[in-house]
Amino acid sequence: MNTLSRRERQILDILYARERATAAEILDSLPDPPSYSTTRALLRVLEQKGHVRHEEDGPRYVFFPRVSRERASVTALRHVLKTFFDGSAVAAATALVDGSASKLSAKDLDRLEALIERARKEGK
Amino acid sequence: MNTLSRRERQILDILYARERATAAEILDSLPDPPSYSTTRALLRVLEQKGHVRHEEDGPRYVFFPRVSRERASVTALRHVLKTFFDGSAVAAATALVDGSASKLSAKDLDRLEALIERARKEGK
DNA sequence: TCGGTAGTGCTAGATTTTTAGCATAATGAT
DNA sequence: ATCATTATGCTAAAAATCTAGCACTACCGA
Repeated sequence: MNTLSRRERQILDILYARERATAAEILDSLPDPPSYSTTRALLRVLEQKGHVRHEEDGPRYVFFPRVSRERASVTALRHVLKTFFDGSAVAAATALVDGSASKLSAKDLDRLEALIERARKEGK
Repeated sequence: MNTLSRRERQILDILYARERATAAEILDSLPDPPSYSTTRALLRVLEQKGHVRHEEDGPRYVFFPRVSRERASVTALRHVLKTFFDGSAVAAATALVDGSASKLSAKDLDRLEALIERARKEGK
């Protein structure tokens, strides 16, 4: 169940990034886009495999992941930690704070610091 | 070039996690492992596509990614940011610090705080 | 009401991926 | 020196993925 193909992965990522989307919207976001018909076929497969569900919005379907963004993000972060940072969350956080993966504002740093303070209190 | 298949992705992730590995070692780490022969065929494809290189270590080959772990980790983090955190590094860092993706020690928190201090100085 | 537009489902073929088998070369221990 | 072991390279077939086409239905504007 957990073994997604290339296109399936792409589509699921789009769904997580947008929370929910129609087939047409997904097609717009797909790199190297196939036909509309193909997009829907892929969605059908994803649905059948249990990764995706849909609701009806008038005449069309709106698709969204079965697993919450929250839970999926934890899995994704764990995987990145394991693959690139020897499992170390601090190393990953370091890359986020001063690495080239992002750019943090002063306000961002404040918020992060407050967060650390809180974690420290909870920890002891 | 950037479009990895399922197995290719698995193998590359193993190589990033271990830095370098022989075909046999990779096979050991592969989920739902295929035959040794298959593993080597996949490595040949990866090499031919330019994702992987090898050096000779006596009689055998040692494989490693062409793109540095450092650079690949930035790409991976950016992708996670974009997919699950609306591009916000702070949101991702939050998940790392107090989320269930990891567990930070007091010492970890100290280090992270020092880092933030430094980023703040550099920022202004 | 009628025709065009925008949806869906199903199916089948092309392409890519994944797989194992077999031939061959080097190594190392007895 | 020989033989088992452990590599590699190549090839072809099975399996999975990816793709588009076609038939059909619902809705909307003229």
